[in-house]
Amino acid sequence: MTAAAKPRYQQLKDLIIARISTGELGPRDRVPSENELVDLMQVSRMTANRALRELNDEGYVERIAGRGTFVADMRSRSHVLEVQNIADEIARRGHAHNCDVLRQSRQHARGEIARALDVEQGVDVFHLLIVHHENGVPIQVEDRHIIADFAPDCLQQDFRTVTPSAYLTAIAPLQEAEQVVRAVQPNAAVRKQLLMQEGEPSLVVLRRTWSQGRPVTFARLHHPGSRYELTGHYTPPGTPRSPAMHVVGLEKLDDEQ
Amino acid sequence: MTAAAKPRYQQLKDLIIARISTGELGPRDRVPSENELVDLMQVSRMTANRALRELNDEGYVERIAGRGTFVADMRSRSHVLEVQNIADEIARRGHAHNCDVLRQSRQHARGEIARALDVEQGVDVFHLLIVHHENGVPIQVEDRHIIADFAPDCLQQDFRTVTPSAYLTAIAPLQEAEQVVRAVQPNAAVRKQLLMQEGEPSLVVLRRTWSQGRPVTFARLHHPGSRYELTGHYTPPGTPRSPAMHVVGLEKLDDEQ
DNA sequence: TGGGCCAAGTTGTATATACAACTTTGTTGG
DNA sequence: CCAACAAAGTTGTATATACAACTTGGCCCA
Repeated sequence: MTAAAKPRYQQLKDLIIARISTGELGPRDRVPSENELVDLMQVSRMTANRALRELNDEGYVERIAGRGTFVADMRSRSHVLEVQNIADEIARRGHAHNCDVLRQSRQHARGEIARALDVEQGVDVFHLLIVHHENGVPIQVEDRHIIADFAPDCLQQDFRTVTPSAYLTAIAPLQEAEQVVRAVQPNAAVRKQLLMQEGEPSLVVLRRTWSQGRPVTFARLHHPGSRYELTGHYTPPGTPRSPAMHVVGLEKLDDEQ
Repeated sequence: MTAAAKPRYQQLKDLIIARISTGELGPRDRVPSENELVDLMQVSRMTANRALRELNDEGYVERIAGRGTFVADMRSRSHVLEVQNIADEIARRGHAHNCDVLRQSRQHARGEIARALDVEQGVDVFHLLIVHHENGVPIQVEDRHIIADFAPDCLQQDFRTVTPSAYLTAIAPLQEAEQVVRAVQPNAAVRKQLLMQEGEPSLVVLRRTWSQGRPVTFARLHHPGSRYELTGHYTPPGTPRSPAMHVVGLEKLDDEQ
């Protein structure tokens, strides 16, 4: 048995997760208290406490001081998508990444850029316009504005070797981020840069990033709908193991009946 | 000072997070060991251990037994999008949700449906086709297949009152999920159901959900690109507080120059 | 009858202690 | 000279104990 090697708090967690997964314990049902686990499972209270506390942190249960521990309501547990740095994503596929820097200039923030970055009109920002390629095929147009104060050496950077995303996380650790994903009709400029067909939709990611409590950068990432997709894989925290799982390949998205 | 009320392990965490946020501690730098924190901060080793362990769980630091604790490399920290149940999402906006059930039937899995659900051709599945409305406006076409064994009473359900997503999480707790988001040209049937204009793109979410180690359901969720977007908000774990933050409104996505 | 108080149970935190497993460094012995 | 061992430092786990804060229920007394 390999289970003997597992620490006791993990054994307790696995036991309770199993009782939740099989339905033996349903939402809002009471989970054994720390002292009950001490008696039932022959562990110290601190060990039982760690097991229940981590299950709470991971969203499996809810703990209320004075009342007890209860199975959490999973109905609102949301599904998650991860949006990676484009260069890392391409590298992870084993493909070659390169890019063209179309613009790298200092500007004054106006209109929606100023609003998105929460600064007054006219504040200095850097403007980057970069086309990213995967194996030579254009796959992303990155249209990014950066508060100038945060990145004084922005104009000296060579963004063909270090992506703006990597550059920014290096100089200003990410604290908070906000994203929006949309499907849109690209305009002529974007369509031309991405070599898109007439009528082909574009997948757009808008992203604002905060550092030290203030917005630092606002990016618009355009992708060709026929050559790019966002993928996400969700496993409950605490058991980030994922069995071998082949990605579903959908030749036909839509059913015609 | 409200800080005095904070537990000591949290004070330790805040201290170290602050040193990371300000750049005083950079990636791969060494963080004080548990025993050093015991001496410096006048806490017990268990308290220092809890602080560092939680920082490790939350991705701030990496701990190596025998070596020490080091600031984590945040470069690969991915941005996250959350995809919610459509009914909850509409309710959260304070709008009214209702839906039409166009199809609720038993079928035999074929082709890509059988592959997506990892079952053999001909296995019994339920097929649901539902149009969701927000304040009377169609916003999602849900095309879902469910392994029949997992939901024997599927045909008796009234999905106008309980969405399939809520129904499924009630009978089979979610263990794992896989998602893909694409921008596509909708076919005629979807475009008609969603009252979309000619040429308007569609945002499609494909989702497979596992329960008890096996795929349970495969859903294709079509949305009108002009009326729907996915939003995500990321804050580091452990500090899920988010300041008041207005959503960026983008009238014009694209710059023409 | 009703209000208040107290006891029991629960979670939350903090400490002291102990041992195991691992890594690095240095030393010692062949 | 080098291999093996020893020592020190680190994280990982487990226990026993203690006190604080909170909730619930019952009991007592006015």
